[in-house]
Amino acid sequence: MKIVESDALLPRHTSFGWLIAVLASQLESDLDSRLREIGLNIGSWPTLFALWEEDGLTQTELTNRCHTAHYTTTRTLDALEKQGLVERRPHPTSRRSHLVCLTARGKKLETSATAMAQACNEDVLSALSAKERTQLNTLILKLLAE
Amino acid sequence: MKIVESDALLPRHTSFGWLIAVLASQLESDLDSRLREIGLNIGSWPTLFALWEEDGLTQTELTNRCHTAHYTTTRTLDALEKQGLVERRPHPTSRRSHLVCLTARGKKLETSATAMAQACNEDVLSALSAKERTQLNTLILKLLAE
DNA sequence: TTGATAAATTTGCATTTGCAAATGTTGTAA
DNA sequence: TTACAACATTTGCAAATGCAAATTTATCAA
Repeated sequence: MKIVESDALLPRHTSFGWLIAVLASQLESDLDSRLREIGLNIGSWPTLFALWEEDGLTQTELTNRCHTAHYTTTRTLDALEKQGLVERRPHPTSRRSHLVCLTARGKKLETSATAMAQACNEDVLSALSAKERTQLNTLILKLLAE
Repeated sequence: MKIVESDALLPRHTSFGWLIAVLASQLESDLDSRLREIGLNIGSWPTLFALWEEDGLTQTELTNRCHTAHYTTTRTLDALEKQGLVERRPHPTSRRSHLVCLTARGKKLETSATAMAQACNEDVLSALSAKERTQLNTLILKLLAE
């Protein structure tokens, strides 16, 4: 026996996955359009982000940290190299992997790019109080912890 | 003057946008692989979801509810029509729009498909208590309310 | 050693996506 | 009534993405 019969509009707006998908796509397109102002785009963002965090990673390491496919990493790096933002250097101990390193120009972008990302986050989070933000972050981290 | 100098690994894992992106892509690929078991995929999911919620929508209405591009709607419907799950019927008052309607087969899929989506949500939310889930939902809805 | 298996990266090809323009339809102001 | 702008949808073509196979190098067991 169904308890709630009415309100056919409810389901989608209470589906957690749907809400997250909408939120994510908003954040993504917002950041993308900002990044384009400085010649970047959302595709290269995770890679650069990871490298600013730790330079000289291997491609597989980048693949893991960016949660993308290996061939995506290859192509993203091709593009970033063409833009002169990173370069592939030989790995000191293994000839089958590369070390991906930021160039001076690549390093220089960190400040403006991360400022943009923070602005995006700020924008979407502005609806919440400081306390609520902490709460939200804790909950999300819990979800991802598994 | 910088206060926090150390801990270079922090930024990405505390970037709200990044966390949401990771979470969203997890949920998406999880649901996609489940849907494929019944001949669907993540691409047609929002459209079907919207139609199960309210049948006989116009394509523009679908576009808005699914947060996609108009040409994506066109193509998704092409695919769904080919699968015999929806059909485009003439609009009663305007010859330039269509009414998109579920076929019997399309309607029949609702039960199994939404069960799959719920299972995905359940899986990822299993880390949280009932109280925490409500909290999280409230916060996310607040973000999307703007 | 050598041959087989696995790892790191790249590439060819097919599918999907996105942009911009095209098509057909409606509203509206002169 | 007739131009002209706005709408709803589709389509051609270029760029991005995904899969499966290829390439090169490393490991390991016989």
